[in-house]
Parts: sequence; C-alpha cells; structure tokens
Amino acid sequence: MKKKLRLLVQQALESAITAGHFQPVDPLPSIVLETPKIAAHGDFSTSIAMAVAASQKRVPREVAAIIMDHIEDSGRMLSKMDVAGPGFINFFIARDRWYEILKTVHDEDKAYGTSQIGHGKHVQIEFVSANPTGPLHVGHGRCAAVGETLAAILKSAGYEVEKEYYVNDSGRQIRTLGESVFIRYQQLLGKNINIPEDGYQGGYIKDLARILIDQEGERLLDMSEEEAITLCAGFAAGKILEEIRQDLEAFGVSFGRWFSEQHLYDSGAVGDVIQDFKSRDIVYEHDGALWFRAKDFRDEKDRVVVRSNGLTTYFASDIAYHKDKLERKFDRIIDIWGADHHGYVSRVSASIEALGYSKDRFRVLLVQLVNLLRDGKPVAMSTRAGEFVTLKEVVDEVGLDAARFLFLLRHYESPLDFDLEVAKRESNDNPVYYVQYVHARISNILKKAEERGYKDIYWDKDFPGLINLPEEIQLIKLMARYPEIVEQSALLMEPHHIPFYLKELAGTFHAYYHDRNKHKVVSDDAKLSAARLYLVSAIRIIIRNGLTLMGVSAPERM
RNA sequence: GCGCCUGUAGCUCAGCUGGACAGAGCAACGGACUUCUAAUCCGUAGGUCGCAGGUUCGAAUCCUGCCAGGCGUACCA
Repeated sequence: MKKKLRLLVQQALESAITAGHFQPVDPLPSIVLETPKIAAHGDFSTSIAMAVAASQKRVPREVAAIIMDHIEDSGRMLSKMDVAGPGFINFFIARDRWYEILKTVHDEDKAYGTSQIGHGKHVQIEFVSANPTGPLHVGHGRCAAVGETLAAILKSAGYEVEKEYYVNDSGRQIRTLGESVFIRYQQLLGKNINIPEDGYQGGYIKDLARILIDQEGERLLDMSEEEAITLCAGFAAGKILEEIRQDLEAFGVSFGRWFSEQHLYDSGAVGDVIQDFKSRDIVYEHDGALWFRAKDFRDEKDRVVVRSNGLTTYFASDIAYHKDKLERKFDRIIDIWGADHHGYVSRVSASIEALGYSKDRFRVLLVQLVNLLRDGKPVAMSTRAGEFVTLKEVVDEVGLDAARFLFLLRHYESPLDFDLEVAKRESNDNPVYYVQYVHARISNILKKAEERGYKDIYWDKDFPGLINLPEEIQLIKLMARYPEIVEQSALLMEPHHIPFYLKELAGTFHAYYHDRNKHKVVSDDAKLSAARLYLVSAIRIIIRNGLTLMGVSAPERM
C-alpha cells in the first residue's frame, strides 16, 4: 500500500518536472511517507514539497499543490488528498482498499511480513562467543536473544544468514582454567594447596574436578604438572562448552558453526597473518614485542600482537578470525559483543582495513549490560568470586518466553533492568503475557466458532460491508504496517521494534475484544460472524509471526 | 585526561534515520466480569525532552560546549 503510494508520488514529481512546472532536481529526493499520529492528517503524509521548495525558490504549499495535481491515481487508491500545515500532503486511502490487506495476511499466512529487501545478500552474525571458562550469565542471554532474533529478522527480510559462535579455546584463560581445576582436583584428593587469586573460584570448578576424579582417578597426580594442567584444561573447556551449548539450545538459540580459536593456530592462520603484516610493514618491533600499526588505520594507538615473551595476544587470533570470515565471501559480517568490549571495536576495524577489506562490511553491535533485579533491588553478583546468576537459572525461574521477550523489548544500546519478579508476574506490566494472551484469546474464539458450526475461515465479497466499524478499520491499518516494521528492524538491525509493535497490536485488539456487546465475533448472524472470524484470525497470524521471529511461543490457551 | 553508550511523565522505556499540538506500560486516583478467557478494558492526572548555544521553513532527533551516570582506555581475555 505504502509502496504503491510512494510510486505515485514519485511519478507525480517526475511528470511535474517534465511538464515544466519545476526546475529539474538532481538527484531526485527520496519520497518519505509517514503514518501521521493524528487521524485528521490522513493515512500517509509526505513532506516532499518542503524538501523540494527550497531548490525551486517556491512556497512549499504551492509546490505541494502542483505535485498533487500530477498524481494519477488510476487504481483509485485514494479517497482524498490535502495540503496541510506548512506544506504536508496528506493522503487518505479509500476504505475499500484496506480489505486487500486482510486478504494478503491470510494468503501469505506464515510469509506475511517477509520481504526481499536483502536481495539474498550473505550476512554472517557472530554472537555470544563466551569463553568456555564458566557458565553463561544473563548478559550473554541478552546477546543470545538479540543475535538469534536479528538473524531471524534478516532472514525473513530476504538475507542469507549464517550464525556462528567463536570459541576461545586457546590461550592463557584456558590454561588458568586448567590450573584452577587441577588445584581443586588435588585439594579433593587431600593436598593442601590454595587456589590463586586470579584463578577461577566458582563452585562449578570443584564439580568439574569431582567428575575428573570419577573418570580418571588419581592418575593425574603422577603426571608432570604441565601435562596434568593441559589435560584438565581440555577436559574442563570441553565440558563447559557442552553446557553452554545445552543452555543456549534450551533458550532456543542455535548456531550453524562453532569456530575454534585453536584451529586458527593449528592451521597456521595466525602465523600467516603475522607474516603477511610483517612483509607489508604493517607491524613493527618495539620493546621486544610486535606491534600492529593500528594508528595508521584510525585506531587511537598501536596494538600488540606478539608479546615480548613470544606469546600471541587474543587480538592476533582475532585478526586471523576476521580474515577467515571475510574470505568466506560474506557481504557483511556482524559481531555482537557485550558493551564492555567496546574498546576493541576500533582495533578490529583497523585490522580489517589493514587486511585490505572495506570496514563497511564489518559491523559491531554493542549490547549494553543487564542489571538483574529482584523486586526492584539489585541482585549481588561478582564474577571474580564466581557468584553470579546464570542464564539457565533465570530461564528456569521466569521461563523462556518471558526472558526472550524482555531481553528484546529494549533497544540493545540501552542498559536493561531485568526484574525477576516482574518477569514472572502475570499481569499488564509483563508484556509477554499481554501479547500471548491475544493469541490465546483468538484461538479460543476460533474454537468456540467451530463448536457452533463456523468451521472454515474464508473471504467473501460482502465482508467489506460487515467489517466497517472504525475500530475494525483501525485494526486493519495496524496490520498493514507489520511488514514495514520487520523491514525497518532488518535495515536498522534493531529487533526491539517487533515487540513494541506487537504490544500495540495486542492493545488495540484487547480494546476491540472487550467491547463484546458491540462486536462479539461469534454470534447468530452467520455472515457477520464469518467476517469477524476472518478479521481476528488475521490478527492471530501476525501475532504468531511476530512472536516466532522473537523465539517466543504463541500459546493456544493460557 | 581521552573514547563509546545513555540522559524524554514519579518508575521502566518508545519516538518511524529532521516534521504538524511529545507517546506507551507501570505506579496514583475513579470505574467495568450472568457474555468468545478480567493474564483484560474504560476514564482522570502527570513532561522547561539533562543545561546552553547553533544549523533551517521546522530540532527530543543534526552540530558545538558544558553537566550527570555507566562502560572502556594492558605486552588480560
């Protein structure tokens, strides 16, 4: 609807220029159509006249009038056009045309809301990528929800999407993990040693040590310390990664590929990148370390890739990793990181440019932190001491649907207060149920209808005369906007528009539903009932589609 | 010090990439269940959009400078 109108306006502008009413405008400004907040301003409006007026040295209202005169509404889409305010053109869509939306929703069903704006471009999203040194916490949960949903949104907008988890299974932290487990292992076998301050303190370390004793007995005590630690590290990382995988799966999050950092070392990829940089003088030696000339690529300072002790930094393998991703011919790679990693963005961008790729192909979304609350009071957490609430615990307590919905409700760039008690509440301040309830209610109506003999949902040419209450038209207009919302979410890479839209649609439906004396869906009037069933089942389709994008269930009853 | 993010109603947040009088939920107050589910609805009240300039027909939105909060700023990951 909107697209058709945009085309009309564009053609009007062009023909006004050809007719000599306007000086040629180059380039032709893009036509922006808005949905005004006030009904009196029409269904759509454009400020194009104001944008054009300046270059024409004409009054905006006059420009608007000329454009309006050149609109050829051969399909009779419009019932009225206005010039209003400083020069807006307001468009009123003919009422009959809205019913097409209803049919479209039913015809497209699960595909309603999908589009091809992605043109099949390949996008890769890497998210969560938590180190396998401990369980996932709520912050990872938010990243997981954002990543998974963004992937779904992009996919439905016509992109080819691949999801990936980068496993940091190499380096010092893994060694520290091995050390911590080995110490617990020795303690459990009666040795009197303490865990160092920089070791991992969490209770899960002890659990791992216990399992290790069950599996391996005391034989690690006979090994060299180096051997034992390596064994502990490999064992623990593998075990933890498996739990991470399970927790994510339980949260409805999956990955097409789990990419091992260690693999980059084993294959020589890290060494190759360093060699390449050396030969191109993109790195230099200083104080015994090897520095990447990040400053030459707009980072604020140069960065170390090989330390003076000969060990590579995390950054070194990160360069190799991003090189690998870019070589896989993705049109765009998206990294979703916790906001505490933002210091890293400019150096990774710098390395991408140094590799000879445009940094436009690379985008980082920084997801702000989650403050976990219970009844408005912060839940004390300390990662150091290993006291934190895990994602699994939160999902177990509040449920997958509530957690997913609340993680997605906020723009990812703003910090999120996640209140466990609110998440569990079954009332209006918990929007999950508010939206799901619509689906359950409509499902129930359909069930009731079936019991009373209204078996099929179908379209009839008489329906327009039957579905014509202002609140019904309003519902249809809202339904018409859904595809736009999904497209916009895809273009801006902002999932939160989906839940906001669903809340609005849900609210409008609840109000409609509630006035059941005025418009009961299932009544003795067979034709009217059929018409309204067609209407409400369309709403149900959209609610279900939106919730599905978010990874939230659409229950038949509640 | 520098960098990134945030600052909108008492609270939690939207605000369509510059538009027409600033929106929603919660909390507060007052109402609505013999009906297809009250996990709902209706109404009232509530804002110098952090502050000060600037850009223009027009700014919560863009620019500059302040103020406040969070995070970052390692030869850590």
